[in-house]
Amino acid sequence: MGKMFELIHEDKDTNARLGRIKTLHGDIFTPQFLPVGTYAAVKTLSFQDLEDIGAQIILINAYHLILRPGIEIIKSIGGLHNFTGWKRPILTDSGGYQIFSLATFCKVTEENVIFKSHLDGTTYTLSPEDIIRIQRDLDSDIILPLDICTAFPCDKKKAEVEMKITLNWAKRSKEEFQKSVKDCRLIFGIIQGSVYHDLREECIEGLKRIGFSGYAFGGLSVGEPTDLKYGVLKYISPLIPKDTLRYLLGHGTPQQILECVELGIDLFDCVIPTRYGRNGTVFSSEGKLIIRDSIFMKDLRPVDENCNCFTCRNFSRAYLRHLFNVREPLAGRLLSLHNIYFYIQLMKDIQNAIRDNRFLEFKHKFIEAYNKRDAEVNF
RNA sequence: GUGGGUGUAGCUCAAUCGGAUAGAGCACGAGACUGUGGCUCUCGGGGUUGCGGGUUCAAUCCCCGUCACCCACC
Repeated sequence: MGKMFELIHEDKDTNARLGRIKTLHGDIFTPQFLPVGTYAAVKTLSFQDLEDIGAQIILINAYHLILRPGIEIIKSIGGLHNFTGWKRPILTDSGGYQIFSLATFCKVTEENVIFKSHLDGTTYTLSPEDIIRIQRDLDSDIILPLDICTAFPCDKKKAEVEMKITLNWAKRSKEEFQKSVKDCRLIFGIIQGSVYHDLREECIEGLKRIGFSGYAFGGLSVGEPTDLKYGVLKYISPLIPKDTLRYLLGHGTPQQILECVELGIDLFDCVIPTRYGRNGTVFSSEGKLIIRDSIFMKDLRPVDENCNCFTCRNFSRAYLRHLFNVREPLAGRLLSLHNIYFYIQLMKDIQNAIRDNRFLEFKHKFIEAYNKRDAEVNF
């Protein structure tokens, strides 16, 4: 098996880089954004929509599929690609985050994690090895090991204990991966350690000794102040080998993505475009719009004059506002469609800018235009 | 025409024996949402208590008149 991540180009002014991931289900150009499809579905969108938009990979959540319909069913069908019809790569989240945030009961030992379903209270006992096999059975292209998502705030002692369990689980996950998962799949390590730089560094060193195709930054945006978050990111990003992937879990806004690409981060997933879409907030090149706001009542312009998505080509702000306010399901769909398109287009633009060594210029222009509306409103 | 009933926020309704700045839900307005409950939360603007008198220290509440609507009976 050849190398699955290829670094194509590094920006001359920043740490931003252009790369390509090769998988059984096609290539992924980075920096890239993963729409989130919790229940093997990106809410309100079809896979045809996602292909048309140009999404290259989606995230699907193991935790939710363990609960419903159950892994055995998907395994017997032949995995998620067979089950869903989505032909492109899939990254599965291990469920670590959900077990600790959604489960009504959760007990962690060195050996495994015991939790109760947030849906019906059923008790599950899963080891890190189980979680790897589950993702293999799901036919995942990129696998994440079980980890402990450390809450904020967290004292250093506890953060260290949780980081060390995560590290131990990573080692066992890699061993299970080598034993039972076919080639041509990737597994990432997950970095914990809260806001403590030395713990983060210790975690990374441990993960590097185990060896992964990529390193995911976990336990961020869990309530910590933004300066602490960027402090961690700036500190740890250079510690990740250049020939491996850097993945920021659960981020972010368009501005955050630009800031993080500049630090050398390659992959992002986030519920923001779809959740905001369903809740009536849309992104545009001139900033965020809350579509239900009364100023759009008679506004016949599209959400974004510069956008070529299906929604912007066919619908006005006035009509979208109406659909949202009367709770037509179509509203959530059209707004989600636009938001995902906006994010995917942003990633394409970022890739092109890096290729041409003009990432900084692109970033500054984008941010300036993006903040324009806020500046006008505040004035 | 007679008798009875009801009038409080845009809507549906609260408000103890007559007691302090007349409340709530929905609607409306403005925000929030970061490895997803199409969930939810936060904040805000809103009132001459139909109108006019009276009693009282004090009236959404009691009394009189009047208007509107509803019901029943001629």
